[in-house]
Amino acid sequence: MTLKPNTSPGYLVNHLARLFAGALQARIKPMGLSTGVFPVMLHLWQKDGLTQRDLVDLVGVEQATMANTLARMERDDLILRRPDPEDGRSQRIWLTEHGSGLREAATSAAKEENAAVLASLSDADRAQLIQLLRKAIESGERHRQLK
Amino acid sequence: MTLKPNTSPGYLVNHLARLFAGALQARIKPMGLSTGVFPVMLHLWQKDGLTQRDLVDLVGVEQATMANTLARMERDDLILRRPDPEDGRSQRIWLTEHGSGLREAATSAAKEENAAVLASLSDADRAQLIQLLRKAIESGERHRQLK
DNA sequence: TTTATTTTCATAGCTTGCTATTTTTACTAT
DNA sequence: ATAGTAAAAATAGCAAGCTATGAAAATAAA
Repeated sequence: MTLKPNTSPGYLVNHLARLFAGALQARIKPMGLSTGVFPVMLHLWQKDGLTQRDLVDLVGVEQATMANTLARMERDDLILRRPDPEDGRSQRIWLTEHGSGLREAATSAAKEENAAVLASLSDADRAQLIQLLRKAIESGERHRQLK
Repeated sequence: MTLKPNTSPGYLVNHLARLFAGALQARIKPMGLSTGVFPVMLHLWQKDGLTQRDLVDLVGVEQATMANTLARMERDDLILRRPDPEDGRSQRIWLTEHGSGLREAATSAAKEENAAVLASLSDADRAQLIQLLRKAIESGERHRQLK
């Protein structure tokens, strides 16, 4: 059997991810946020003063990716990095006033946009999709670990 | 209600897409292929001599993305671009011997890897996931169109 | 205590995606 | 025939991901 792009889960997931990213970007760019930054902000809005290491574990990207993302965030006045008094290697990440203030607008925009992308799915389908994505991630993560 | 990363479909899809990409990359890199190149090769293995425009429509990335991807593919001896005799603006994309020869190994590696990522899902779940991803893409595509 | 290892972060260099702009050619209308 | 528009591709510049490598600080072992 031939490998058809539109039946390959990898291909489909990539396509959908770009749709979500595009939709989110359109909504949050006007407020100075972007897709890579967004998940970091979500965690910092819940609790800041975390180390870069903490954020790497929470967000699930590579350490180098996070370092670059944080550098851009600092440049754009979303966060500031202050040395950890306990550990000379670490820096603690704090939201700026400005970054902190974006919470309401940004999260509701994201919720709206997420909903809009999946608008023509039934509630049941949407719930099922989320469930299956979680299972798939768990499966893929397991596979990744023991490679 | 707060927006939790691990219940947000956008977040989950992005995470899963990175898992698929990482797994695929690991398998096809030794043969000189990469994730961005792969979908283009899939279409060219079916039929080459297409224009860049054709590939943009088939693969679903932006024209500029495709132009860059094709430039890398030419550099890496996967394809060559020859002027269209009919239309002075277009170039036709042809597989090289080398690119053409990778078909078997690459497609079976991709199929295996796709399967491995979703290994711990039941057959039913896997089928359902693909079905829902298709629906979601259709929904997202519709939303994108009329923005 | 000194040496070796581990941990944290930064940096270099690449790919893959995007938007916006430019260049060239073809098509359409006047 | 000439001007204006549309279409194909290239290029510039950025974001966000990756691997690999390096530097500094902390911890463990000798």
